[in-house]
Amino acid sequence: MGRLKVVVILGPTATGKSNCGILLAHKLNGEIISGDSMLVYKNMDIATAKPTSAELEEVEHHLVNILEPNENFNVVDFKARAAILINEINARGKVPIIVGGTGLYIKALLEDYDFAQTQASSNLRTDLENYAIKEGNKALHKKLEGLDKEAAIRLHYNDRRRVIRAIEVAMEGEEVSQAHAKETPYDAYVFGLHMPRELLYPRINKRVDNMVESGLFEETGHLLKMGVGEDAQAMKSIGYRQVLEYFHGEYDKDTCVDKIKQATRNFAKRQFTWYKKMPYIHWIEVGEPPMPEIYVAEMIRVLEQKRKLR
RNA sequence: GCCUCGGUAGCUCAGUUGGUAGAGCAAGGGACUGAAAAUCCCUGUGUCCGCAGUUCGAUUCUGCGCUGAGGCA
Repeated sequence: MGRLKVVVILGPTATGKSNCGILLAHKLNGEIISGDSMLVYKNMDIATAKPTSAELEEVEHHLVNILEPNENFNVVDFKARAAILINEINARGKVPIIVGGTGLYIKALLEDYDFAQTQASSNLRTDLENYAIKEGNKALHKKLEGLDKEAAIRLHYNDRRRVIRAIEVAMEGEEVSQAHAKETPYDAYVFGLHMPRELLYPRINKRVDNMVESGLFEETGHLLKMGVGEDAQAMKSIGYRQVLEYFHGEYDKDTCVDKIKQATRNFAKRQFTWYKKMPYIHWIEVGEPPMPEIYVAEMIRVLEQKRKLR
């Protein structure tokens, strides 16, 4: 039995992944699985640069608009759902195309990360959070040291979030896993869209301006009116977070927009560091403006070549 | 025209009783196995505005010039 086929398009924000994905899906008779931690949320369209509803209908999209904004989503959910979808789409005789920029999600899927079984417990997490606020990060870290020495060595005491998860897992007698498959379980081909920073950063800035024009502030206000909590996971994402701070009067509108641009640039930088650890990426150089047709043509060429080699 | 106060890292500034300098922010690098657009860690050489003088030695003192802000005419 052959491995399941999957094509991946990843890359930092604002390089045009979505357009390439749709084009490639047409050429390959494919369906798109979003590999993006934020597109899963309904009504969060502008800040997440979600494809338009026309685009979403043009080609079958999965893992987009599947949750309410105040629901939670995580890597394990993603990995499980994506695995099922890959199966189903292959069974339909179509090609699953994963399109997204969330490094952890895609790496976890492709390299088959073996996550610990321990479920997230929000009660325990808030307890530990409060403990850290009261006693300090070092005290919390000490707690972990008593439970799982190795994890404590690996984690910096200020990385509260990871320390808490490690404690959570250790209390169930487990360890935070670092296991993954030596070889990807899929017949996968991974394309990366790369753009030099001199081009990417101005492009990001411009895109944020467009978001503001399209109603980023209004969208944020609307979400609040809908009853989405300010502490919702999704409200912590770039764009909403800064607009919320602006609503609170922490700075003026121009500063807010600058902060969104800056956060997005920093984000793109962090995305690159994920990709550096994925040596199997086939990089495609993107120019300004991006020309998806050309990139997709190259993808097709590469994929055909690969098929001949087999 | 005169007076005063400035001109130091991409920005805002500190500092050196004369021995070539350091914070915050920005920026860069990195980590990441159930929040990941999250979370966390590491990284500070720059004609100390220019020229000349004094000095063993000047970014620091003196003079001149350039330049910014304010004040007086």
